[in-house]
Amino acid sequence: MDQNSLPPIQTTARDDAVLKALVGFVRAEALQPGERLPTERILAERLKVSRNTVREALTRWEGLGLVERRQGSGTYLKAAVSHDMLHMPLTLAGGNDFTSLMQTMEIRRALEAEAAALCAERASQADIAEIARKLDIMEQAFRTRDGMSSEEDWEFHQAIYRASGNPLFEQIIAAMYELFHRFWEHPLGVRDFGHASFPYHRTIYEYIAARDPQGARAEALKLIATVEDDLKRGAAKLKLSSHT
Amino acid sequence: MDQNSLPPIQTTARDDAVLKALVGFVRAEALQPGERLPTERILAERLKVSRNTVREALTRWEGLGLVERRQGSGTYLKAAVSHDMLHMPLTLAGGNDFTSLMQTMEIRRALEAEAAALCAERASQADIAEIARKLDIMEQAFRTRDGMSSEEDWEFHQAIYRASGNPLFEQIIAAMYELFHRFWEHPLGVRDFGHASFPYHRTIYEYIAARDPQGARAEALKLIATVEDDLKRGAAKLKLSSHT
DNA sequence: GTGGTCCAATGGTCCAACCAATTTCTGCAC
DNA sequence: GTGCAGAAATTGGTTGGACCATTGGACCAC
Repeated sequence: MDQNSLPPIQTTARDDAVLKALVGFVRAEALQPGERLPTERILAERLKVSRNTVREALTRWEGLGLVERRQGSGTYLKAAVSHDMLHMPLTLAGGNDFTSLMQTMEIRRALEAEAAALCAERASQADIAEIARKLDIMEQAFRTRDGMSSEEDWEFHQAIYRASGNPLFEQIIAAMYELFHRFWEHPLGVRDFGHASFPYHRTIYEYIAARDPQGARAEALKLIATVEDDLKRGAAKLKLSSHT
Repeated sequence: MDQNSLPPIQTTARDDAVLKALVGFVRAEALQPGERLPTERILAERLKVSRNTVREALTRWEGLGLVERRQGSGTYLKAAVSHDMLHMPLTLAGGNDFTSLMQTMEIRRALEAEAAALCAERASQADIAEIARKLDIMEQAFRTRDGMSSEEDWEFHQAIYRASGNPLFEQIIAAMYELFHRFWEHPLGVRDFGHASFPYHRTIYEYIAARDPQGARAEALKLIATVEDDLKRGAAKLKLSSHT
């Protein structure tokens, strides 16, 4: 039913038509985020267009954060898609200096607090169990690797965003997370980064499990505050060392 | 952090490299928005990459609204580019259904609360005076036009975002505001929309003037809550009327 | 099991054309 | 010279085919 709904549109806007057809396919197959969609070669054959056209279309979606491509593996859905989506690409100038990093942290503080509160209101028992699982993994990684647990830390937060029932939280924060990483790829010696925020992960979880939105919001604010403090200390140290 | 101690090796990042080179070109030539940049064929030749790769890179920029392509004419710069830009593509599922509207409102709730709190911390006396001025204008418009003060209302909020010292708040919320308007231009019979939120504008201002971040945050949350309630009532009414 | 090697699948890149829209130039009529 | 229609060049859009790099599973020796 999916491929047959491909009309003989032959004019321009080929790749746009490809995306429309893909939306139909995702809907028909009820694909969930994380699942793999057909290979580029299959799509090209089924839609009767060149593989390059398929690639251009997928490049658009990739740029919008809707899919993720993994060479040798496939193309995976990253978010829910529908026929009436609104794309709002925000491009903000300046990104590598400390000021803009702090500005993004303030945005994250706002979203993190609200996501935690919504999560406390709405999370299902399964959601809470999943968060608890991520928390355990993170705490174990923290102990065995002496504080190096950023990957597990991130997954814990993602679980909260997902349980908030609002996919926008994960989308927005994920975009900022990328910037965050870009900034921190330069070594700069804040080795104990994240140590201070560690205990708040469990307290946030406890407030969520206790269905206390206000408490969860307050704990999330405290957590981000510790991260911001770490960043400020790191920046100060960096400035100091660069003076020598 | 942990990943940074590992080799973030990346053998293939061609199109990304193309974009970097393009940023350098735009900088070197001091290209302004509206000007045309080199042909795809020329770029491919100069950068020693395939034209396909150039196209993928340009497709990315086009998706981000940085560039506009006109077949037969050329590719034109649409916005200023710099080497450190933060791309935050947001895609909001559906604009016409109630669910996605509520999701954007939750994002706004998060940002509004944080902006109010930051504003209470940082606003200068001039900022506060400006907010007070917008508040007066809004209240007067509200009284003389019997609640139709959405434009003045919006300007009041914008003044707060600006005084927060973080331009991201205004940019993000402004983008959402545009979507909001585009899809809700149909009045949908919530005529007294915004009535309930009216008194909170002054209380928010008072907390800001009193330098009370917590209070300002709480009042902002209340304000958005009333707006959400209005929306829910409106949606319920709409659903009811569509049943007849 | 463990650790390799091999191999098929898949995204990434390249090439050399051709198509379609646009712009520019040419040449003729006046 | 002017004006304008049509040809020609330019430029983004599409095609098909080829090869490379990475991934992940199958298979095998130990």
